[in-house]
Amino acid sequence: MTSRQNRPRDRGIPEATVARLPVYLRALHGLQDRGVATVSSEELAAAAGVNSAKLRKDLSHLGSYGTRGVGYEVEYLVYQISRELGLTQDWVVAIIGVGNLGRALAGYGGFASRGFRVAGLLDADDSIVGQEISGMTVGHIDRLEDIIADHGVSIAVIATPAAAAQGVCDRVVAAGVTSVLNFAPVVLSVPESVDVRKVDLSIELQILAFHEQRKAGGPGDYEPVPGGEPPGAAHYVEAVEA
Amino acid sequence: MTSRQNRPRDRGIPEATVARLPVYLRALHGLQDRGVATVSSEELAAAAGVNSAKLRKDLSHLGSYGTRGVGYEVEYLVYQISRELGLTQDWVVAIIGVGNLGRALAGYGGFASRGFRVAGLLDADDSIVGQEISGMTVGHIDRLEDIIADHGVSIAVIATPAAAAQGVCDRVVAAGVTSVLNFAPVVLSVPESVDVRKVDLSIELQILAFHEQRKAGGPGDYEPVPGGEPPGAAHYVEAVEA
DNA sequence: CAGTGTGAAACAGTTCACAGCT
DNA sequence: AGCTGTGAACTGTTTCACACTG
Repeated sequence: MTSRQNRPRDRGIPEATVARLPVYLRALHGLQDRGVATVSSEELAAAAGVNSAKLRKDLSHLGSYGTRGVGYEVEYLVYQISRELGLTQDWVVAIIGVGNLGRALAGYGGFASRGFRVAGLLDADDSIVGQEISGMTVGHIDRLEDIIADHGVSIAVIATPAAAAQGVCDRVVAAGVTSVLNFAPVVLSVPESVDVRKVDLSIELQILAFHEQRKAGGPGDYEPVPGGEPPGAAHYVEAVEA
Repeated sequence: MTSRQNRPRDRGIPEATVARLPVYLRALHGLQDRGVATVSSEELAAAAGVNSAKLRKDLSHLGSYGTRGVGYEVEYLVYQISRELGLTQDWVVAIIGVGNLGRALAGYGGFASRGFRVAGLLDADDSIVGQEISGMTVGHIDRLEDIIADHGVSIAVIATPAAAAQGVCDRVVAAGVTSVLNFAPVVLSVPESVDVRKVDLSIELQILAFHEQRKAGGPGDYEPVPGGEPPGAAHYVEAVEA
């Protein structure tokens, strides 16, 4: 059931569209930096790596922000997409788990530039607590509930080892967090009201491996996988310079 | 009706199914570690965070590997999924860009345990080249083509700053790599024969923000966006650090 | 029986192609 | 003339529900 609301524009934006809006936004920022004022669906689509029909359909879910015969005004579209995504307000984030990955996240410029403010870096390891990372001091995980309450954290980023993730998740949810970005390779269980998105490095690699395997074997009738043959030796690719 | 008992003739496993197989595989490994020998679709689905109908349909694309009235033999299913994904062979990976993220990837245990062997860590920065990371010495990006050829790298992981990513991508593709996992926040262009998957941290956060925003403003509520909309004032920076 | 495997229905997302606006 | 916006056709995915089997 989608909660229908009475808004000027129909507010049921398809999930697939939502997932692409950030990509469009980035492409638009690129155009903005190059001083481009107006862009056609064809051009923007190319910059975003989709086809133009899809782009137009996606944008049409936000409203009619283009001009027929002309295209879209870059600045205006940036604003509309930002607003739709909720990026015109700041979101407060806590990063839990300050290993290699947590560090990478803490230093990731893409957060701050999109209105995500990191309110705390937390870890359970005493040798990490107190360290200065990207201008922030790592706090002890004991302070999790305080940090969430004091700073109004609404999004938690979990970058702990797998074994710790569910426990941390339960705590952040109990403390009022309603969105979780999970980097730990586990399926988190949460109440229905909480959104979880997961990023799993090894899953992405496995999906690539599947397709890679398929390429290696030709269009024959037989099983593509021989059994123990190491890949790589016989690879060639058509030239790709540009 | 299927032509034979096992292994459907049907070459095409749906993409959505492929994307879930690694999740099932992980759940199965968990069961294996706990000594579970047999599992029903209901139980496995719960462990993987999907519903049982979807799981059964997914598995049915690989063949009839279950026993009616009983369930699936864990070990056998692990093997079948691994084989389908191409994990019964080793894949050689190179990681390009050894900033925070590259370091996290280099140390990520999930790679080695799934048959992904990291053949090289490469960076352009002389202060990073030569460093020892997770038991490997960081090589200079100049050696990219050598490493790819010598080790038979078929998957490249790009963890460079955005500005460097396309150039690196062109080089790995020219050197014979046919699968790329891209962490840089850019749309890479590659020949059709090359697979690219991208992981974008800030996009995931933006998707969460969208849903978060929707929760916050209840039905009939107005959004907390102020009227002032000076589109020129927004100053977004596209810099990503690595 | 209990639980898989699967047609068929329902739903979601993409692509087509063109009407209609500037 | 050119390009957006969108119904309609199409393709892919999920869910349902039950026949079938060990």
